[in-house]
Amino acid sequence: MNRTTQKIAELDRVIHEPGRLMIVALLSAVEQADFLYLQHETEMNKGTLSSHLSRLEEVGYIEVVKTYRGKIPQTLLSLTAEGRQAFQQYRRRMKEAL
Amino acid sequence: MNRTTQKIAELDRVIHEPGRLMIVALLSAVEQADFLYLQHETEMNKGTLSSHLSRLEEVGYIEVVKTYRGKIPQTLLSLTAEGRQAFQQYRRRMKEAL
DNA sequence: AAAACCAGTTTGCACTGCCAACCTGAATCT
DNA sequence: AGATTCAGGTTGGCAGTGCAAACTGGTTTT
Repeated sequence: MNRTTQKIAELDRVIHEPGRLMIVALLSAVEQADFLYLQHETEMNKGTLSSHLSRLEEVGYIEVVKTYRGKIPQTLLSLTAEGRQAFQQYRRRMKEAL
Repeated sequence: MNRTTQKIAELDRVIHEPGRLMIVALLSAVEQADFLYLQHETEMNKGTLSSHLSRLEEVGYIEVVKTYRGKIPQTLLSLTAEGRQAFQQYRRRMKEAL
């Protein structure tokens, strides 16, 4: 297994998935974002977005805070330190591979 | 949808799949390779490798030639012009996205 | 008060990927 | 001749993803 192949094999599959890669890339740039903003930016439907967010939370890459903007519910998402680190490692490996 | 997100959404899913990304990256560097070489380099099992190769052939990204090395069968794989172009586009987009 | 609305979640279904096991066709070993 | 080996393909079971539709809990509209 050569260097490139090795790097590809080591890519974090949770982040590699395009839907989640978009989410993580967006969150890496903004400190915090809400569900609707992510939905608008990624153009994913609610269901798909919701399940990707659950997965990212499950592995500890994002923090999910359910709150209210006035009286309507708002879900705030942010990368955890672990998520930020995982994304940076992903970027590094992918760049090295390509 | 911002630039990064847009680029990620446009990534070619056939190539994005890590197993196939390894195959395409390997083939992009060697003109031609055989099945066993790819299996050794990628550490995939025969079944998985075989099905990824079928998929790549199906979309026209690789050419598959079944021949013989002495008396034992040998399957030779090579990127088509289209496959090479698709890989370059994939690399470009991924680099721009990250 | 009933109907429509909004933010999200859950569910059901189709499709894809992964792995192990089995299958094929030809060669080699005993 | 029968059993083993080898290259590679096919199959079956299981997990992950995408989408649409139904659902939940609360709010606004009529």
